Amino acid sequence: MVTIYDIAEKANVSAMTVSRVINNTGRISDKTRAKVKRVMEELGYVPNQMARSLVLQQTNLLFLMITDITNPFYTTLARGAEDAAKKHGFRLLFGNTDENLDKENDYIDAILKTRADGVLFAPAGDASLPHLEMLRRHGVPFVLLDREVPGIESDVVLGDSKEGARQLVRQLVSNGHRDIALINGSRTISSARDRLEGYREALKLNDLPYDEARVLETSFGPRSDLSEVEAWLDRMRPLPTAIVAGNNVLAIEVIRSLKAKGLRVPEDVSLVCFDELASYAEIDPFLTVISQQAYQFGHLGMQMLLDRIQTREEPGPWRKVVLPAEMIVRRSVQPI
Amino acid sequence: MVTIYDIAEKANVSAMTVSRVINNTGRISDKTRAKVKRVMEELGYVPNQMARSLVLQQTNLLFLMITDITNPFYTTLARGAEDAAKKHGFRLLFGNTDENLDKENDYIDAILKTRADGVLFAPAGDASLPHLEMLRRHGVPFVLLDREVPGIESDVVLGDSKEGARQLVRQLVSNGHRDIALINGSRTISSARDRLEGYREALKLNDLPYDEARVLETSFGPRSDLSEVEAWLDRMRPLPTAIVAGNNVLAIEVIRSLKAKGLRVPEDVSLVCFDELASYAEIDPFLTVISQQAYQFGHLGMQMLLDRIQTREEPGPWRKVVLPAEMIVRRSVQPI
DNA sequence: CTGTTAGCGCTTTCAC
DNA sequence: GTGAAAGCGCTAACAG
Repeated sequence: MVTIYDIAEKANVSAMTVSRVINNTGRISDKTRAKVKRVMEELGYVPNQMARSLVLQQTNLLFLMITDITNPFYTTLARGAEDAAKKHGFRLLFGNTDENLDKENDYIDAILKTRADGVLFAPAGDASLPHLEMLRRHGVPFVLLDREVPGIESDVVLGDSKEGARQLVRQLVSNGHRDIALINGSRTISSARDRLEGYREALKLNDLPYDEARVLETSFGPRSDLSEVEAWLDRMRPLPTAIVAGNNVLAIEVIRSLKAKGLRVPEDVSLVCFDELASYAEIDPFLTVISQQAYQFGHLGMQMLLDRIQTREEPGPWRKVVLPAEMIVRRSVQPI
Repeated sequence: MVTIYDIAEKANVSAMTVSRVINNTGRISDKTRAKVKRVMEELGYVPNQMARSLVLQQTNLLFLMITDITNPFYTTLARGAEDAAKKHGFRLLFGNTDENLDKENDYIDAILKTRADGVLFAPAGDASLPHLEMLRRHGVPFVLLDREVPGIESDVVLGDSKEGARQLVRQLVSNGHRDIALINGSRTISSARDRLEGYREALKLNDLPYDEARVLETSFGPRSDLSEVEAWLDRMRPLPTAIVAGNNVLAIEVIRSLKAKGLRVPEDVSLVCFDELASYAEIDPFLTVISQQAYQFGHLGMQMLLDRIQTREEPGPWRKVVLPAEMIVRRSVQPI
């Protein structure tokens, strides 16, 4: 491997001078600079990031933890985070937890060992608390994405889940629906809680009864087996006229489960959900959704994280950003 | 930061003993081991990966370069790669090039600086050659995914693109189609070339003429503006009765473009494509596809890479794996 | 079984 | 402008 010493020797200068040329620090005569640069070219020198990190005590490495790498919401978010990180010269490592605490734990371990400069963190749920405490204890800055975790304060970027749920229900009600079911993520996840609460509030406002049997609490992530969803649909007699899905994955699985029974959206059941399905959204059945600004989640969150890292010495107060919910009306709701 | 010296001091042993406990090397009495472990717990010690990497001359870091992070083919592939990497105790960094050579170049730079132990590489195209030569020159092992690059030999995992294209055309022909168009990625990409070739061969076998005007060569990646696709569709008079799409993204965009003109799949135009659309495939219009084993691409490719890394001293011959193409017939083809 | 020494590639500090 | 020395946290090699 080519090191600064190889360069130094060949250019008849000290290693220190080479280091200065690389980092553009200190005063160096144009002549030496040119000579050193030429030798670096010749030898194909590439700085060793590890060695730099070791002495600088910072890695230039950031970490993004998401819960479902196949979900367009998170991949779009990832793109936003990556763009922001790159603009500031940071590299970005991805971790995919599949909503699984054990995997999350493994990543926390890796992050600590790697000495990442900061973490952009979509936690698996409330039980992620010890992981966050671990980061805090080791002085690793983090920004929470999409989900809060009770018991720890931090910067966080959220969507307006409660208002989103209200809007979705309102949209259904204004189309004449009065029997509206909800399929949602686990209530150990703050966004799922907020969506449930928004749903209940909206029902109440419209004098509609809340019926536990019409709410299925399951995982936000994709499942290989749809039987849980199908069983839930079977249990409901009569079938609700409309369903709210807590995210895009659940919406897709409801469509598939209905289809397995020969039922269609929106002809037989209306369906609305949180999160876009990327370009697929424009294909049938053309879902009405609460569109969250996925790219902004990542981009803004990353900026907040970088801000935190750069002002480490004089930290400001925790910041909580709530991105507004925007409803996009398509044609998955049938007026009745 | 807690270092092995802090542990050593508090446990009344040398740093070397601590190192041995951490790495489970050498002979250590159970008593000292227990004592050291206890102190590590107490102090919340986490090994510094950078320092280890520096001395060991290996980072335990692998890199996966993909061209479209929002494409289910690549995210599924990523999951396969990650699973394999993790099983062997390697960490995995992702890079997303958006089919863009400049971004790819930036990543190559980062990889070299990071001293990644190896790269799993879906190249943007033939012009990625200098990037691969760069890796080769610096002794970084890599395995190519999904696309070959003329001018350099290496391990590679491919899909059987030519056969896949033949099958898709055959399927259309057997449903009575004789006017079959193709929308494809750039011919600077080996898989696009193979698909074009398979398409031409299949036409010939069925005594159908090849018409350049019925082939659109564009990017495999998503575009913000569909006008190019729409213009192509407009130019074709009469409209073909069926279209083969070179990948899932293109298929979606054809559907959207047709829809903008009030045309539907399969009623007005039949459509088949390469790659699954994840769960979306089961939603209308239920595409008939050549399903590539995305997970296997990543998983197998990663195993080959790890193999290469571990047998660095006595390298075997380059290996080329071609994963078979499997057609999944759904209902996006209308018999005529 | 355990410790000492040297060095991985780089930058900071201080000297000239 | 440039260089020498020390050290970031860790482990390989050797010594005892």
